Amino acid sequence: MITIKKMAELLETSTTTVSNVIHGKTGEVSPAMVEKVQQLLEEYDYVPNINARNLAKNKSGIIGLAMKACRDKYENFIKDPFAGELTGAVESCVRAGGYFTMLYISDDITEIISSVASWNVDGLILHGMQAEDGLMITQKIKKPMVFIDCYLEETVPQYVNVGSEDRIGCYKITKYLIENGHERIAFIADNRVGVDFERLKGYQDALKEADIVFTEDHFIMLEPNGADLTKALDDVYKRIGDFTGLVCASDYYAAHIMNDLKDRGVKIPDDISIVGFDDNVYSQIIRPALTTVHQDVTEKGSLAVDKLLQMIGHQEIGERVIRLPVHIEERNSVKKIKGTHV
Amino acid sequence: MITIKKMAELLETSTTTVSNVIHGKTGEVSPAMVEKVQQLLEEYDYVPNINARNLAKNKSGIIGLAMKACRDKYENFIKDPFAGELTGAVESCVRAGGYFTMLYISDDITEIISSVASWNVDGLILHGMQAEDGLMITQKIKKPMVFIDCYLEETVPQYVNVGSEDRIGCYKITKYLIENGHERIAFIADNRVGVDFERLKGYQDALKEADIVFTEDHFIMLEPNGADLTKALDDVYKRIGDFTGLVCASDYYAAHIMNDLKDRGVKIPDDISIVGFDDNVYSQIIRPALTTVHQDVTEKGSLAVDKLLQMIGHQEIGERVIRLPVHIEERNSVKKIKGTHV
DNA sequence: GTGAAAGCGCTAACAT
DNA sequence: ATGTTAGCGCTTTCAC
Repeated sequence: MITIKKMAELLETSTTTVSNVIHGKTGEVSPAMVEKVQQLLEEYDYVPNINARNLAKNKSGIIGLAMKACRDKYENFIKDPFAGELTGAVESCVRAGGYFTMLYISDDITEIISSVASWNVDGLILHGMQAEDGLMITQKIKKPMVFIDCYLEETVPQYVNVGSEDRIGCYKITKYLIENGHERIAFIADNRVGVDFERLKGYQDALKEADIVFTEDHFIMLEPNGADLTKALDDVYKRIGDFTGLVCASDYYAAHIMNDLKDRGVKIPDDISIVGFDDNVYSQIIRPALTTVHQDVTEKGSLAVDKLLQMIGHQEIGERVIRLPVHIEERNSVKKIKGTHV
Repeated sequence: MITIKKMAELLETSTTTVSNVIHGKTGEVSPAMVEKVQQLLEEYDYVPNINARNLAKNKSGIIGLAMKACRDKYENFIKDPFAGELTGAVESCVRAGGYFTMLYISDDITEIISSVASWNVDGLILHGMQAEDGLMITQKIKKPMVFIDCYLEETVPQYVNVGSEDRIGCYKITKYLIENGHERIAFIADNRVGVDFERLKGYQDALKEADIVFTEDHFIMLEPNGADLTKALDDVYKRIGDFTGLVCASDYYAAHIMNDLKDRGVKIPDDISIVGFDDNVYSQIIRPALTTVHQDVTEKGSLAVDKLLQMIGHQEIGERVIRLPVHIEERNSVKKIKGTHV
């Protein structure tokens, strides 16, 4: 692995000169020298030592992709199609911007913080952060960072976030159910914070608009233990009582619930209608194909990185909190109940 | 961001002393000094500059995860559940080993090579490499590396690989079809190299064993353009003629084909039986649930990293080429044809 | 147009 | 037990 210094020696010139031609500042160097240096570069396959470069320039060239994830939830977090797609989109965009992606996946925010600090990352994409996490990391790390899918405007100073119209999306799809004649509609999620909480609110908005009163037993809280959904699914089956529609906070749950119900002999959408949120592989592959709220994850990742790169370059970033539009992807999991006004 | 030097000044001592207590070499330092240094460490939230450390030690602490992927294939490579799960497993194992994961996803091997060289990574996990890629990267990069799911024993010197029993798996599942009375069985894939080629061979092994002659029209080559499978699916439908069984090289294709056929009114498994390979979300979510060959992707990633870490530590690594065992996951996509000897 | 030299933050061999 | 010093490879200022 040849170094600038070595090449300078070989050519009996200075490191500055070699460095100059490496950086294309050929205006400062005589053509003859340029020629000689370039030959050496070729011959020895020169590759800069990024570590040394970064040390000298006090930057790192690294964009950290930090995801707080309890390994429990889906066994191996990134297995989740959302995380996978997001990771791919981020990496691709980061690379296009001339940076590199370092992955920090952990359920321990302090571990993420110290790793990120050590590497002196130039910027951060953050996912899965709760209020305390967001607060702590912005206090400790003074670097540009953009959150994805968070709702921390009231907690985090200088907050920049790229998310989706979660509330509106869930409002729309609930309204869609209502317009199709449904009145007894349950909402299913495994938590009541962040994105899922917004989706819950959207669902409630639609109910209220239709003068349907929401009571706590409309909300079915899933409590999966690890990757094992069996108990949770059992629970759903017991609780869906005489609902005619199910709004699931994610396609993941919608698909599993649908399969489970089908296995128990429930006809979908004849016996019960189901809708999801995300429009990922789950909703696409399941049958009947799931009517769901479409969000563009790749776009989300790209946009987040774009914004981050702008912040790093001290450019204007426009809107600090973005909610990407979503739309209903109408498929076959909703029954049109007779006698409606639609 | 405080540095060792600064702290040494503040304490009117040497960098060596500070460095020593940072590294827990308290035997070399007086208790009083240890105490004082540790207070400073706390007070100023000292975090080492990894760049500087790496430069001095001529290492990087980075494990590169390099995946050669044409963005075309699934639109955004890592969206593929295999890639996502592998990434998660690798990251987790790398972190546990005290290293960090840097992602290099590109369809251009030379880009991967120069990035990896620049960063002076301590080791590499490689996926999706063809013969020329493997040869080129081992020539240029003199670092420990382990391949995943490659078949390059004849090309790459010092080859270390973690894969699955692709051939045996496909042999087993084809045999399973045969034992269930199938004789006219097609094989479907989108290429004829590497993993899929081995799976094809396994399929052929089973045919031969049953004295069924394989001819070229048993092999249905899929040619998806981008994420759009429509044409390819059309093609499959036209070509499945009077086959009674379909061996797909992946669950991904099996699931899409199954849905497509169902949409066209074909009954599965009554009209035609389908099996896949991977046992991922596709086979689990589809109905009828897909009988497939199970492989453990998380195990694959972990094992690869373990081996890599051993190589970095100059330990004995045992087998250089590993084929993880696979087994048939029997579900409901295969019809037992009457009159068989099973 | 070219070169000398300081410095980025840390490590480690070598004094004292 | 503590301090000095010479790098690691590159950038950059400033002088020639």
